[in-house]
Amino acid sequence: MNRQTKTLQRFIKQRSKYGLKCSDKRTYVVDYFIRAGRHFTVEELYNEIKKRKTGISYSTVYRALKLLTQWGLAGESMFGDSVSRYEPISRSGHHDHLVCQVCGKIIEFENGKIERLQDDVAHRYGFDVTTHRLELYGVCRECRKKRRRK
Amino acid sequence: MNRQTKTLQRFIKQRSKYGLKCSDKRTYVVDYFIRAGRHFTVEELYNEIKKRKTGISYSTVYRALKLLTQWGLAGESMFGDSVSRYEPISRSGHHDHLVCQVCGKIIEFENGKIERLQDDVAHRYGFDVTTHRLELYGVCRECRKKRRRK
DNA sequence: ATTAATTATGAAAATGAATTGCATTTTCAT
DNA sequence: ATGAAAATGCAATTCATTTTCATAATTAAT
Repeated sequence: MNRQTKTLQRFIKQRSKYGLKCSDKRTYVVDYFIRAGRHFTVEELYNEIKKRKTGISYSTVYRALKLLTQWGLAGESMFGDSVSRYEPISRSGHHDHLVCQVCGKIIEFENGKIERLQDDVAHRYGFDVTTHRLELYGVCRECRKKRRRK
Repeated sequence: MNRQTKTLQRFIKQRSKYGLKCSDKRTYVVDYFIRAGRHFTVEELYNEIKKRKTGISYSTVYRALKLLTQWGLAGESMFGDSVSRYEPISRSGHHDHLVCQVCGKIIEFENGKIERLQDDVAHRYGFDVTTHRLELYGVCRECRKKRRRK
């Protein structure tokens, strides 16, 4: 069973736990989002779905993503442009982001060493860290190549 | 000469470089902001200034902070609540933030080791890093103490 | 299958912060 | 003092997010 399916199952569990009903539309949105397994703004997801299935409104997409976020099945981040981006969370662990400033590509990574150093720093200042956010902005390999050609 | 004064001087230099005029009001805002040496939302700074000096509008405060940001004399960050916060930048180096989720206190720190590890990770993915953002969210010592008392 | 109770939906309106337009005022080099 | 350029205040806009509300769909119970 792959990651996506697991997340879908968790969604169904949460759903019954919270006593929600799940319409075809919400199911479609959640399914599409989780299977895609990447980042979306509400608008991006809405537009992609609109191409394939009509009659799903912006509100429905918005609400689906919000619900998933509340239930810990989606992560919400803002990469400096005041637009929220959502991603399905299939693994238990936290991860950080590499963002290409040219093409907008987003890569996830995890690094235990960095996390340990973060805790060290925090404790030095008397903080207990509950969560963190780390984003590295730069230019990806492909965009560097394209640039050189110009 | 302390840090604040240096930043003020840089402000004056930039100002003449860009051929701007500086009204009493903008001077007051910039001066207040730089001397305070901490984070403000536009609204917070506006409200603080309003107490001391009447007749300075929100727009003026907003534009002053924007200008400083453009000139590299202020840093702009959003700590997860979709409100921009500005801070005077007096040192050359980049720094990261510790944010207390209880009282909102913001502490700055720098850590070369973490930055080096970040570069390592980025290169592993073929990225050239131009900048980054690291925020640690948690509870500060004071807030932990207060909690225990309850 | 019908019903009743609850939840989901779409479209429009409301919100909230950031930003801009414009008429007026202030600055500053001359 | 003067005039060109910049700054100001206020209102109006923008833009993503969030909520409202009347209607439709879903689910559990009969």
